[in-house]
Amino acid sequence: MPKARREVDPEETAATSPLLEGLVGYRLRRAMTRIFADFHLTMTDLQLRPSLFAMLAIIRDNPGINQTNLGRALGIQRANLVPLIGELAARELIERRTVPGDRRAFALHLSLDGERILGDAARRVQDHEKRILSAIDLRERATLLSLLDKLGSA
Amino acid sequence: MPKARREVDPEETAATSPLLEGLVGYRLRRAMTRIFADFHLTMTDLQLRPSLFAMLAIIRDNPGINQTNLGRALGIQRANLVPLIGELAARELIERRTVPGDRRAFALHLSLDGERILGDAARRVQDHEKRILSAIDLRERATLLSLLDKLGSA
DNA sequence: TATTGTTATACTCTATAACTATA
DNA sequence: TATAGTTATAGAGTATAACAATA
Repeated sequence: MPKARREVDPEETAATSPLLEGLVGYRLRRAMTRIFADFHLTMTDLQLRPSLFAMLAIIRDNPGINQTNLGRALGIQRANLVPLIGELAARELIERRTVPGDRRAFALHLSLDGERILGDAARRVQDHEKRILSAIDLRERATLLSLLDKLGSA
Repeated sequence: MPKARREVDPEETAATSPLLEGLVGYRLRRAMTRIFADFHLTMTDLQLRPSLFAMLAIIRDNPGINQTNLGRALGIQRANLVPLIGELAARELIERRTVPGDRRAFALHLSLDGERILGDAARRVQDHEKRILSAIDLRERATLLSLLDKLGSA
């Protein structure tokens, strides 16, 4: 039988602020911090940060996309995408193919390794989502997604 | 009368990925990006980033708190808090008072300027929240907050 | 021994301006 | 002129290790 312990310890209870706790933005940020921490643990083996994972997903589902449109899809600026693309290419998860009609652009494609890694990552992400959504049922999940899409859409 | 324009342009329609769009984490991150962009515009005048605003709020509502507990409340590590505290102190928005019983710690308090700035910021943040929540009614807002708190709480 | 604040360091993400080579 | 990719740079957030002063 575990020793009874105080539920509230004045030193352990984290300080709060009514002002902050009333803000959707603040509560959203805290939820995201928890989720990203779990995502990070989930992907440590594969060495895939959120942006790298998202890039692979967009490229797989839009084969031949160029860097400008990939950045546009993810809200990452062209300039900031360059080292990320370089990282994925150096790991041979993607290929930069030349475009016949336009010698400025690259057509991005997953390599076979990229397909495999993304498949593995997708399975892990499903587990991760199941974990973070374990306190929520399917109908609530749908409600949450719909509310999230409405946020900041004015 | 404005010239008719295409609703959908194959070059302008951002690429998507069914895999990504199905993930709560991804949709959450996108919502947060929109919200923080508006927050940033809201606070540009006051030169208050989200962390600085949150620090002022916690200090106001927990006068005398020390840096370790402030960091704990916000999920910011002691080491990373140091320059932020320094910034607020340099702007004379907070005071670091010595603690009678403990010569290692500082008791943090808002200055009069800090109180004023935080009051101004709080009003702006309420407007900001009204803006980002404009597509959502009060009952939905409550639902959203409750769902957010359940996320990652397994 | 443990804790508070601190320094130093490194990595990631983000924002901006400017360049090159093509179109 | 405009666009695709690139380079360079700076700001901001985050993580870790180690230190001095104090408890």
